[in-house]
Amino acid sequence: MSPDLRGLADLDRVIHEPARLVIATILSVAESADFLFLQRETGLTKGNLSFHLTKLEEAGYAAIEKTYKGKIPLTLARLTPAGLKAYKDYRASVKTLFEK
Amino acid sequence: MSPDLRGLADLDRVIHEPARLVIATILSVAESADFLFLQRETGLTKGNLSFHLTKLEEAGYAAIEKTYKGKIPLTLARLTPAGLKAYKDYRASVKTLFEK
DNA sequence: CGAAAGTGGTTTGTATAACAAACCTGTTTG
DNA sequence: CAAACAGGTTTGTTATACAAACCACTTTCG
Repeated sequence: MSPDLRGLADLDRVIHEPARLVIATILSVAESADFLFLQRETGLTKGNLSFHLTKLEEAGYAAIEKTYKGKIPLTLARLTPAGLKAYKDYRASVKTLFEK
Repeated sequence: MSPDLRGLADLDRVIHEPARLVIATILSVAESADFLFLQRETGLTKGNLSFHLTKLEEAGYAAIEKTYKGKIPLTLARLTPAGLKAYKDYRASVKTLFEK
């Protein structure tokens, strides 16, 4: 029937998690986004957003830059090339699965 | 920017799990499939396949019919109307998310 | 000036989850 | 009779998300 649905089930769990999927989707479009913007867009609590950004960073998928806007902390997140690739691969996998 | 990514992150976790997503995809096409066929297609162990089918059944998304082919047990699974709807809704949600 | 609220987190506790592996019953086949 | 197959259930481990509490610093408001 199908080449291998087995392989397709093998989705990247880092991206697969809905919270991170939304974050990755935003970052794939937005280039760079600050912490509060992400929090408002995703509806996540600070703790969870922080947690998921750390996960993305640990996976090498996101770069977190902590700067200051004047004296207020400003945290910027963006996808790394690896992160963008992982995101695109994920989308391609899902697309393939849905073509069945 | 977007209407509400918050809502989109709200994917149906029952369907979202990759193992069940693959099962649901197969069932959405195949009408009905027996246990061993599903096991071979998904690459899951018996225990896990059983577990996920039970989850789908508990959610009201799958109907499990235990019959006999002669004297050999034959377990058939198919999606319920609610299951097909949930699957289609899931696909629509993902599609919407990916259109950003 | 003092309190509140905003920024950007870390830590902790809890509940859920998947998954592998072991175990089980019954049946057919060699 | 032994082995293998069909179709599971149960158990134990590990990872996970998520909420909520806590913390430090800064700006703003009354």
